[in-house]
Amino acid sequence: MASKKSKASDVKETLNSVVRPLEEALNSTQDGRLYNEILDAILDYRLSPGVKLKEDELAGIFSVSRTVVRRALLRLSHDRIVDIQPNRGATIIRPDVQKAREIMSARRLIERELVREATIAATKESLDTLRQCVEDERDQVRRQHVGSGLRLSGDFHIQLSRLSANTTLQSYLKELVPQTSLIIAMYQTPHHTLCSHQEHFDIIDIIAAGDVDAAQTEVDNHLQRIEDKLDLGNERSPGDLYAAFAHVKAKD
Amino acid sequence: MASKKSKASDVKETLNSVVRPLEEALNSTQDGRLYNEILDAILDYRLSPGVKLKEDELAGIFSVSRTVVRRALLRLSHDRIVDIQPNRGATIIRPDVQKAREIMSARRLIERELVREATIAATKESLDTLRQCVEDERDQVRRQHVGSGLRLSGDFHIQLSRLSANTTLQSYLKELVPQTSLIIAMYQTPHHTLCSHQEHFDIIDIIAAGDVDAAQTEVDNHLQRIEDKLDLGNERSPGDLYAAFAHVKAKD
DNA sequence: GCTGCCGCAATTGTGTACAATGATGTTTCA
DNA sequence: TGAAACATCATTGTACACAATTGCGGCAGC
Repeated sequence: MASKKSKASDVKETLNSVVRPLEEALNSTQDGRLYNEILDAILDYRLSPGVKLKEDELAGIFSVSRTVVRRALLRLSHDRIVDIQPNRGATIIRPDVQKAREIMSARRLIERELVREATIAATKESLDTLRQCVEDERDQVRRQHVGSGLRLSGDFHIQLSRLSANTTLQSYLKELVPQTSLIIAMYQTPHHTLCSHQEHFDIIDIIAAGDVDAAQTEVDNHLQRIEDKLDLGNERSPGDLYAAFAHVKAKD
Repeated sequence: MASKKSKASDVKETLNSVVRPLEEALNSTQDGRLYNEILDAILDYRLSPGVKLKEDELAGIFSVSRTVVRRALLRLSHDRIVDIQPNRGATIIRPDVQKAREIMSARRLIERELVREATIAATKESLDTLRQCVEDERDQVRRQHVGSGLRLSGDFHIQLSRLSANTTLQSYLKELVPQTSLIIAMYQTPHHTLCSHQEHFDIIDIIAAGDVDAAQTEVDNHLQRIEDKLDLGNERSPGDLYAAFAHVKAKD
């Protein structure tokens, strides 16, 4: 690489070679920021199911053009996180009970396989990194950043999946995690000690022991416990208009 | 529904009326056409792995603006069917051997679950529709529309998945099917009797019998046989963009 | 009082111009 | 001759303007 270039060029090259791979495969264009920003907001419960995402508003808030907003929303819609209806805009999805079960079930299916491959591929170093991740998450919560804690909790599952080399299933999980956040937002119960950190540590230990079946079972149970804590029992009766549209503010 | 139409048209209408509502809940805007057109081209082997998809060229071929092309490409990139690199454009992915195995493996995982749910939910009517689909596919091939035959072959797996109500896994399969087409395009061997129609009929029969385990095994083996017929060692060279869309009237 | 129709406002869809970036070919100097 | 710096071109990224569509409120008719 040429070393006689101006400082500016040098910095630029450094940025390109360092930032790019990190910022990475997705899209390091401007809409990536907005995409992640919205995703984070969902993982942190700052954005709730059913919220309408108007293009102009987002463009104003983030000081970008509608073009950029549009791309971000399109990506989110493909992740099944927002629902875009032609000429009617984008809203954050409100998974019904059936859909919620379906998503949790898909998560178990996919995470089971990912944890299988992860257990086989795990090394001491990668597991230590993972432990660090859970510790960070626990500390965040103790500092009462509850929202961030949950986001990091989702991060654990993503990081865990990274132990495997299966980017296909990883990408599916990356869609399912925010969807899970929305489900939790909709159906959480008063006692919502959601992703237990202890359980995460347990999972890591079992993976470290190399027992594939036990690891799969543990993750499966872990996800099942999360689902069980939700209030998915009382489905709304099909004919009940008021229950079905409870989210609509009733007129005075 | 009009009853004077030919049998072939009837089947097509059935397909449309069943497929469309789900398919285009997504986006019935103009880019949907382009998206499907490119997808079809891939399923029909008119577009090969590695082809560069330039925005201006596509805009010219389909007589739309770059805006529309852009949206279609963005959607395709999210499906992991094209790879968009900032400022360097979109190319159709060329899955390496590892990735190919990964995709086929993911397909087995997901189709196993889908066929489980499908077997439970199947009715005589839905299975008859499915049989019709395979017959249609077989007829297409006999009329030497080899390409279309393969596309319909992919359709079978999609239609089969629709017997289940699991739209989440369905959407993943809808990404995996075109990816499989690209894999086949890259690694097919001279004797490429790919998706055997007889095997499809067999699968339907087993589902009709209601034997969940047998159905799962059958589908798994079916997919494994497809993978086994591939030569995951030799790669092919990219094809030509204009040849792929020769049927589209180019504007002067 | 309820229903359907019509016009206006709000919002999204599309096309196009221009800026920014990366690729390519050419020139110059050792 | 070779390689590096530069200029040029091709291609994509972004912004904005305008068209198309939808939803809403008021009004007339039953």
